[in-house]
Amino acid sequence: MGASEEARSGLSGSQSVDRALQLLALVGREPAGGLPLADIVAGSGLNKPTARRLLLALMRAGLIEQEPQTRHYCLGEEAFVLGVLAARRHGLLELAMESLRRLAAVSMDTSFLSVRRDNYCVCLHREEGTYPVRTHALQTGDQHPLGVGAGSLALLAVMPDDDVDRIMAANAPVLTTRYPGFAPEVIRADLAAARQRGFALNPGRLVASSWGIG
Amino acid sequence: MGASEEARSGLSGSQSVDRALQLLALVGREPAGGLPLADIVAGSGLNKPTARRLLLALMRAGLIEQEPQTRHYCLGEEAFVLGVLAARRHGLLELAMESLRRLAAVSMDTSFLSVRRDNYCVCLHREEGTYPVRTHALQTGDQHPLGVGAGSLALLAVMPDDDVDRIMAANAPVLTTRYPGFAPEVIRADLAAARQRGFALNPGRLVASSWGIG
DNA sequence: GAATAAGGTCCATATGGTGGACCCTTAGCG
DNA sequence: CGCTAAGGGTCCACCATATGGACCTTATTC
Repeated sequence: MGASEEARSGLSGSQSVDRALQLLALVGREPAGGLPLADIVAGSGLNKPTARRLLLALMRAGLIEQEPQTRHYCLGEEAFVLGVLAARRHGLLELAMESLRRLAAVSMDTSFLSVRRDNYCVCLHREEGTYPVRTHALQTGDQHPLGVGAGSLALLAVMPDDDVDRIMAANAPVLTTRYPGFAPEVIRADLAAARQRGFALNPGRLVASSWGIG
Repeated sequence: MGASEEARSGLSGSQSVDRALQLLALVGREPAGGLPLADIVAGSGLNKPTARRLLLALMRAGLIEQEPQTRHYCLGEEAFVLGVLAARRHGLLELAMESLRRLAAVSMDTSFLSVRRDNYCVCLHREEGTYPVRTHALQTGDQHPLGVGAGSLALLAVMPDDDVDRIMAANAPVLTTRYPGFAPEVIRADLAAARQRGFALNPGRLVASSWGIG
């Protein structure tokens, strides 16, 4: 396999499924607009026919849909239903909801529930505060690399050092490309500060992180 | 392929992915307890090593998790997250929520939001009513074949006849096996009645079906 | 209307997936 | 306490399946 520059340590045993699910995650990351085929090809490292075939399989299952107009690929209805089904087990949303609401009420500011997902931090829910000014735009479903944003930083802060190193290394390219203000050193400094203080602070805005499990 | 008794019309082009997603759906159907490997093997028609390999792939992606104690397979955290992400597009829950709440308030009874999923009907949400007696136990995530239950019946009623025929045929085995009270003829009669009346009624309980999209 | 680019498809090849047979671990029983 | 049974997990030779280069088709640009 000439095109694969990744030196996989242990072979998976079912490459195509892994790839398909990788595509699913890729599409999931993207905001609601959906992703054109070319971007998917670029983002996944696969080539066109392969990506397309896998996408077709995902579409057959309803996990992904293709916008007829733009031909963009986006998450399908089945993904939503599956999430609801999974929510029974992983009902952390319901669990965390209450403390989140309290938090929003006390602080009068908007509070967020975020979880780690791979090397990223996903906002699962936002509870609006009563304070009249609500500018910062972390919407439900938005994702940033771990360490970018206070909640995200807090998640990073409670992780073992080697994990932190691994994640930082993995995110380095993305950070330099899309988050010019968040050089690795900056995040490391923030991280140290957060650990010392016991909570994460982001100059410009404060976000309380509620880590449901912990 | 000797074991496959299903005469697939058009070949998919990516069998293994299809199978994996079939497994995902299978596990998703099941209530929170999870499914042992044997049941998955039986329910999918695959054989053990194949099923296991696909499950491993799904677990690698976090869509499925394996209960360490019981070794049962169940939906993973990633499935939940994916659902939240998909909710942005398919925010029918939010849309329908309001009318659902109104409905619950007016009727004082519990209202349900259900959607069709393949040949089944999934309850996505239940809005509790104020009426003191709340016995019937349709929980969020519960599934019944289309036609079983009022909401489910309503969904069936608005579908074209040939679709109805196809679904009834597909569900026939399950109906006879697990829903002795719901013979195909019974459902057909209920269906006719529902269409004539314009709404679906289930002797014993009344459930309003809110079909977000329609 | 030609040129460009993006989406989509075909098909020979060999890689990755398949499933029969086997082993290991845990639960039930004489 | 050792034996049997049942279920979960793994191995490996075979070949069916996924792969990706090349090609075609449809929208968009100038």
